[in-house]
Amino acid sequence: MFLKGYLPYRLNLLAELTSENTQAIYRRRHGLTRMEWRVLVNLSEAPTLTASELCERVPAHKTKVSRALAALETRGWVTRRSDEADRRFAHAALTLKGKRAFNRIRPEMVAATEELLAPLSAEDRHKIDEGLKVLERLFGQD
Amino acid sequence: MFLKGYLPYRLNLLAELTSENTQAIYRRRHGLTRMEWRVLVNLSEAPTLTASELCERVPAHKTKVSRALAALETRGWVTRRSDEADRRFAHAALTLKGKRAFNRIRPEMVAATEELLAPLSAEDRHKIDEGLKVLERLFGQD
DNA sequence: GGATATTAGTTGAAAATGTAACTATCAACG
DNA sequence: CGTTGATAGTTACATTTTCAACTAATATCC
Repeated sequence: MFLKGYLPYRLNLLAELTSENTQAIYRRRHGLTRMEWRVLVNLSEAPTLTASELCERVPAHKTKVSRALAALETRGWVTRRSDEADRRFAHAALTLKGKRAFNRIRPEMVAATEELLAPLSAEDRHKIDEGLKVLERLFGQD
Repeated sequence: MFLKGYLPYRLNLLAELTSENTQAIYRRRHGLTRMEWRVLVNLSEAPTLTASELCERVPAHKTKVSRALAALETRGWVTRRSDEADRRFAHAALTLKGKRAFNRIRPEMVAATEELLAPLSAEDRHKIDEGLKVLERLFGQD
């Protein structure tokens, strides 16, 4: 079997399976796309971010970030202020409403993941972490 | 930082990063979608498969498999023959052209992945494998 | 200073995906 | 038989994603 040992396939499959549970939360329950959710998380971790910074951090193509920001702005969870010195930049930040929303959604996401991983021993979790860390180092994501 | 330690995010990000190289091969170079590529691989590993069997093996929803099969058939890489005994089933198989195509693409994919993983020691690779195996067991994918 | 090139971000059209409804075939039970 | 229900697969429509072109602002270099 070719695929079973093929790293990109294994990672993609596991990513999809893992996301099944959590997707239901941000999608169906809170009406967010994955990109909106990721942008929301990243904005929760910095006072303000430009679209370009978000592209790096999410990471994602600028069109996806642009549309996610527009959607979050429409929803009133994000505001954007164009930079005084260089008006090409727009600094996005969560509104109070956005912060509150994130604080509602985040624990649900954590709980769903915890439930998923519940059957695993500490040793198993450590193995997962070690494996992923190797890959993260490879991609300079650590 | 919430995301950095969050498993679904870590997996998705690594899957995306890993796929960047290989995607360029089946997409740009050979004009296949990811689903068409996956269906192609699975068909290369069995004489014939029905759409339902492919749904399980890929794994993917039946609409995606249906469309991937239709595209591969149009391209002349796949033929379908409806089952004599139960005409609801259609057995898909690679044509000679399809097999040749797969035999061209596969080594390119393997090479791209090898290149990606080249910097890693045997020990690192083992760690990755161990971690992924834990998750695969969790999802019953082993 | 003014033409040219870069950069940040948005928009529009085409491709891909997800969801649900649909067709066609077979099974089960009266 | 014939009605009802299940199953295999396709099609239709709405949403997302992708790719390329675009606008607006700044930087560069003569």
